[in-house]
Amino acid sequence: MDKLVSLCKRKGFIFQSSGIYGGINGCWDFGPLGVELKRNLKEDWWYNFVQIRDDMVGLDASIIMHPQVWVASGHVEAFHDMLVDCKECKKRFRADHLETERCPECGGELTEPKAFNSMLKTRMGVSDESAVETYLRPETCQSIFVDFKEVYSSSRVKVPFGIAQIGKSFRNEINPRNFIFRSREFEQMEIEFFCKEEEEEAWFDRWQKDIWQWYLDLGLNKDKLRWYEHPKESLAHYSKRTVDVEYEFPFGWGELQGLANRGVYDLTQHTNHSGKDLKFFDQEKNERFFPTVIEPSAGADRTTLAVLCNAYTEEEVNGEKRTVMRLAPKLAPIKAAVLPLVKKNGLAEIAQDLEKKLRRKFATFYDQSGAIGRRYRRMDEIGTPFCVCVDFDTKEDETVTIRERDSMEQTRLPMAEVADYIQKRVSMERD
RNA sequence: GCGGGAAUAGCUCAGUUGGUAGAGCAUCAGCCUUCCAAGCUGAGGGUCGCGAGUUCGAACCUCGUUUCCCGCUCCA
Repeated sequence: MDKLVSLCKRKGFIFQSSGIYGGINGCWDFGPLGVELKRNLKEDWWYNFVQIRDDMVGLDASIIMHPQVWVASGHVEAFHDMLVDCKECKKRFRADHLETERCPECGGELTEPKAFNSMLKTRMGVSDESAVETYLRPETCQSIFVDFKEVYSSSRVKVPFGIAQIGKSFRNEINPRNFIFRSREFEQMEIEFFCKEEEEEAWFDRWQKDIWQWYLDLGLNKDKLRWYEHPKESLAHYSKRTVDVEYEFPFGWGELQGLANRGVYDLTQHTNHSGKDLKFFDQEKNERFFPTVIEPSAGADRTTLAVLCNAYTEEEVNGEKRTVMRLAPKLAPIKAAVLPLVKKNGLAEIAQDLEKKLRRKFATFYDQSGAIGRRYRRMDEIGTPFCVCVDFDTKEDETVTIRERDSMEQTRLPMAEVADYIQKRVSMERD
C-alpha cells in the first residue's frame, strides 16, 4: 500500500489536498493521471449503466439542497448523535443508548454529551441574519427522489426505469483513513431504479448480476471480490435488504458498492414532507402507486483505489525490477506513447507527427528523453498499454513497432493502421 | 475523539553531546545510444510540516498545532 501511495504521488495520480499548507484531513486531489483514470472509470460506468440501456436516464443535481430534504430523508435525525466519552477508560458511547450516568464498561465518570453531526453544515446567503443554514449532501440519491416527478414527466419513461447520477458527496467521517478509501469529500455513482413491488426481487437479482459483471470487466481480480449480505437486524432505517460488493484491499476487505432495496420509503417521505404527490401513474391499470426503489450505489474513489491496487505489479525482467500498472486499457490514463528509437535522423519528427494524429483519437504521450528501455519502463509504471516505436525502418516502409505493456510483445504495423488497431483495443465497448 | 508512533529534496532515507543540511534514485538540459530502467557532463530543487519557547546558537531540547501510520471508536 505504501508503495502504491508513493507511486500515486510521484507520478501524479493522487496527492493530498492543500499539501503546501500541511494537508487537510480526509481530502484528496486527483492529479493529471488520476483525473484521466477516474474520468475513464466514470465514463465506463455511465456507458454501461445509462448509455447502452433503454431503461435508464441521467441526472446532475446540485450539491446544496433545501434543508427540508434532509429532515424528510431522516438524515437530520439519524446523523445527529449525542456522544459521551468515559473519562476513565476513554471509550465512547451514544448518550441515548445509555441507561445510567456512569460508564457501562468500567463505571467511570462520563463527559458532557457532545453533538456529532456527520453532515457538513453550510450557510447560504450573504448576511448572517438572512442566511439559510443547510448541508452539503451526504449522498447523491436524495436529489433523484426529489426530482423524480420532473424526470418522469419530462422524459417519457415508464416504470420500470432508473435514474443515474455521478456527483460529489460529503460526510464528516470521524476518522478518515486508508488513503482515499474513507474521505470526507467523495464521489458517488448512484442509481435509483424504480419498479413495481411485485418485481422487486427479480430486479434486485438482475442488478446484482449486472454490477458484478461490471467489476469483473474493470479487470478486478475475481478472488478479491465478494458479496456481503447485511444481517436483517443491522439494516439502515430505509432498507429492506442490502448487499455490498467488497474488494480485498491491502488493508483488508472494504465496500465498493452497496445494493439496497429502499422500498417506498423515500418517495413516501418526500411526498409527506413536501405535500407533492410523488406517485407514478400507471396508464394500463389506471392507478397511482409508489414504485419500489432498488439502489445500486457505487463509490467512484473507492473503485478507483481498487483498480489501482489491483493493477500494481512488480516483476523481474532480466534481473531488473519492473513496476507495471496493469490497468484495463479502457481505464488507462494514457492509451499510447509514441517513442522515436533515437532522436536523430529525423525519427523524432516522424514520431511527433504520428503522435499528433493519434491524439485526436485517444490520449497519447510523446517521449524522446533517455534510452528506449527507460521510456518503456516509465510507461509501464503509469499503466500505458501501448507504446509505438518509430525506428529506422519506418523511414523506408512506413511501419512502426507496437509494444504491449502486459506481454512485452512487439507487432509490426503500417503507420496508417495504428490508430484503428489501438482504438479497438482501448474501447469501452464489449460483446 | 482517545492511546501509541512518525514528519528532513519529487521518492526512499542519513544527519555525531545543539554549531548555518547530505546521499541514492527521480526530474530537466546537452552528449552518446538500432528495442526493454546502460554511460558521460552539467543544472534545478529543502526557511528540516507549521507556530511559539529555551539557548550566544535549534533539523536536534520543551510546549502547542497540522498531517500521516497503527490500535480503539465511528461508518446512520
